[in-house]
Amino acid sequence: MSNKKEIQRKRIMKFFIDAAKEIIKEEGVKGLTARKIGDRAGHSYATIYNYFSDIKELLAYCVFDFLEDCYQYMIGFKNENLNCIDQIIVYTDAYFKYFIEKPDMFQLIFIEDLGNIPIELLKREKKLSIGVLLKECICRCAEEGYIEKENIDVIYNLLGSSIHGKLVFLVNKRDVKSADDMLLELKSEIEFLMKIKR
Amino acid sequence: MSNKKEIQRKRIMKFFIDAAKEIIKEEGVKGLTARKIGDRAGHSYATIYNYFSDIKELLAYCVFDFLEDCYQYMIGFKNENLNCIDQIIVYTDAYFKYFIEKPDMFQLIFIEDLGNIPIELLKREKKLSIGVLLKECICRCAEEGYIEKENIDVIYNLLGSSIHGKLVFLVNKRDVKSADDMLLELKSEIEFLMKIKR
DNA sequence: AAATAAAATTAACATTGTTAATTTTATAAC
DNA sequence: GTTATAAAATTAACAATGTTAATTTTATTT
Repeated sequence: MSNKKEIQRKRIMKFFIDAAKEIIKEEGVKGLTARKIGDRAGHSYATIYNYFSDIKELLAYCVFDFLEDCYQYMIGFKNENLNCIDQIIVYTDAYFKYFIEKPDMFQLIFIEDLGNIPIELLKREKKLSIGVLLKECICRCAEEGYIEKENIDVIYNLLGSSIHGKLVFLVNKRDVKSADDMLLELKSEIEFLMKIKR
Repeated sequence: MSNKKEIQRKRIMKFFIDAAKEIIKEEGVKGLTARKIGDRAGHSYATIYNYFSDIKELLAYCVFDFLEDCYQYMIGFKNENLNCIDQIIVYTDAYFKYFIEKPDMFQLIFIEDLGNIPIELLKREKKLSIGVLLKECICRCAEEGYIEKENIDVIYNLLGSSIHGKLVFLVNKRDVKSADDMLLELKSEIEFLMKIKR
């Protein structure tokens, strides 16, 4: 049965993916090698190439799993009692610190070369992604009169790009600013965008 | 004389740096290898290690040269006749397109691992850097009453981070948006920040 | 039970950055 | 100017990498 085969295939793929994820968690992306993955998965390293076109493709699967992890972590910071602006600050703070503590994860999720990621995966990922949480908040800010409805998108884009832009500079050591400095900047950017101090 | 020696030393370093820069321009960062650098510089590849601790250090020198190139390019877009907001848009557009056309350059300048870059270099670079051009404009916008003086910094930070954040997603193919889409976003972000449409 | 297809493994290859050993070149002493 | 010494450059070598080819093992079908 083609179905049975497919289940087996998926299972073995998962062995490799999980092995790779463990190694990445322990040694970072740069510590990952085909041979280590094979060892940890209990197979030969050459077997990997029966399931993935190359290591980049395997890495892409890891990335989507890790993004899912990050999303789950972020959901833990949802707090209905919070004012919408404070909720944005809490999310931003959590997200920023998440990657400051796991710079390798940032490297992997946003920077590492993954070859050609299938566009469907990207679109799927976008729906159940961290961006959604942020957008919810911003929409609430519009409903509660902090910002204009027509500006929801532009503010969302600004904030999202700004967070990742800062993380790039921090993670890749292209700026003298500290993580704390950047977090303060980010907070004042949010307050500025939400008109609080104007 | 130690001086004479130092001149010779600097000269040979430059041979290697220039060779590396040529290779990067032709084949991208990933095409760069110690052996190719040696060949092109007319020396053995092992000689590199008499002048640089490793390839990363050589790469760091290339990065600062390339940043200088980029700065010179940007200066070409300075136009005193332009309204300050339009000048910001022109700069942003030019900068964005520069890296869209040279994604490898973006990779190298902002992302590639350069080991421990001496902090003095970073600080020096910051002064004669692209950021200065942008900041000038934003200050002019404050003088001409488009924005509040007290918001200069926050707007500067937002814009700078946003540009680089978008470039990361584009260059590393983490978004389905096209470069043109992002440029439009960027333009409306600038107009938003400068209150034009409010 | 034998023949065939599929999957997994071992062995091999070409490249890589980096270091050790060796040779060449420059400098200093006489 | 010749010889001893220091410096610099080169060749040779190493260990590690991703990937592929050849071979062996396992599963499937006849």
